[in-house]
Amino acid sequence: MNPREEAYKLLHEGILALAEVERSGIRIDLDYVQRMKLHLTRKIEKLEREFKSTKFYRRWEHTVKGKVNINSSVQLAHYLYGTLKLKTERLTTSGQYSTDEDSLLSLNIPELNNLVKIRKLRKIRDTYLEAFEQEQVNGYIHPFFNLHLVTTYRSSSDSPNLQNIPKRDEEAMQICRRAFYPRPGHQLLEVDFKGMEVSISACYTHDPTMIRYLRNTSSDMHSDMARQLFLIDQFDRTKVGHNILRQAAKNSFVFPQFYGDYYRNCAVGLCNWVQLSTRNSWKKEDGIKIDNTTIAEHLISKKINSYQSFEEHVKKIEDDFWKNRFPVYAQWKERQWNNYKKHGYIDFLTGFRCSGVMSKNEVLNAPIQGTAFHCLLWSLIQLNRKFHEECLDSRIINQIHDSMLIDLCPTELKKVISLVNHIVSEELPKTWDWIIVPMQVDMEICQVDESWAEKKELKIV
DNA sequence: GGAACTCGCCAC
DNA sequence: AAACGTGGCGAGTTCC
Repeated sequence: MNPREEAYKLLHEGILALAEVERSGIRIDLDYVQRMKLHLTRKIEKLEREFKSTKFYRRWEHTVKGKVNINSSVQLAHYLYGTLKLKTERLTTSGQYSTDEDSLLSLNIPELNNLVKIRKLRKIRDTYLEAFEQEQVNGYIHPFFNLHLVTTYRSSSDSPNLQNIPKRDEEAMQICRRAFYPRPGHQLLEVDFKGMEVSISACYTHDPTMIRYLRNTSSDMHSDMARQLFLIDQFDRTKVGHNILRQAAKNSFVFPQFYGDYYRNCAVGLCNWVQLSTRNSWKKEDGIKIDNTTIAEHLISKKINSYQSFEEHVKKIEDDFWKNRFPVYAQWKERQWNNYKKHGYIDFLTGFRCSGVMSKNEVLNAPIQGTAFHCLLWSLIQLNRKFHEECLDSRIINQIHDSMLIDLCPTELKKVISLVNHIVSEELPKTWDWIIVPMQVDMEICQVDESWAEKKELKIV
């Protein structure tokens, strides 16, 4: 089969499998959704009353002709930055002063805290709970999964979008995921590919250091970067403080670097993560606790005593990252970019071709992002087929780029785990010989009849 | 009254 | 020299 035929076949089989996922649907607790919506409405009204009783709000009212809409960022920007002549660092894409959460908080106006809170609650109520209620049929929602909309040949989801349900914000996560249940007597099982995009980037670039990190389970890229970024001599991932540094390195340096970000944004992100100022000078007692001291005191002892010197330090590490740690990856980036400039398209390992006007970062990210999803899609097709062949009661009910959600019949747990592991770790690399690093999954599970909010890590026995 | 836009914010 | 990739969607707003 030629590459394009193979790519087509994946989409064809993929959309048929996803149609079954759509038809299965996911069970929701409609009664809960309606009660929670009312509860949120009452909370929002209370916060609005409080806000409207402040001097800050009355001044706002007096400055405009018509009625104030406190939910309008345009009106708010006009008041804050026009009338009151305040300023923020952050600008919107069209160059206006921003009224996003960070900007509002940076103004240090206590009355605005209520506005931020109102926004969060409205988002939960109107974007999520409201959509679930609108879209449900007999207690099930049937989100669409599209394979024809994303330029990188990833998927998208709508009506409702089941690929952006809150996860990181604990309150939003609890409220939204509490709406989802397995079928009666079943469990929800979530299967995630481990570091999929990093693995796929190794397949494209063949960077030997990257490959070593992925094949050798005792090495850990994020720990190494944390050690280097924060100058820790004895790094120990099991210590709470050190693990925060690792999370910081992972989410504010390693991933952004691979997406095409640069040292300045990374330095700011790292400081936010460890609670150090990016404006004022550092004091010994600043920042998170680490090894019986603070991160500020530790860095000061290493002659990094301000944001400015930390930023220079991060710049050097960025240089080292691409020149010394991952030079082969860096060479691939240039080859890939030159190749696109020459031909006007990029080819994926999965047979897809992306053409059109693209920036450098788009050109470098598209094949990795798309191909990662194709590994998920191929696995989903196989798993769905197995569920049929073996007449299992479990079914796939959601898919989020590198993960699947399964409505699991409890007696089939062991069977499903072994099917998933076999497909992902053995059949997948056999099908695509360009997969040169191990493919693995992490799993999380909820107990019988528990909601999606209750999921816990599943330890393989 | 709908299309198209901006803004903000949720996911990977 | 420049500087974060892919989406969906609600609300507000403007334009036709």
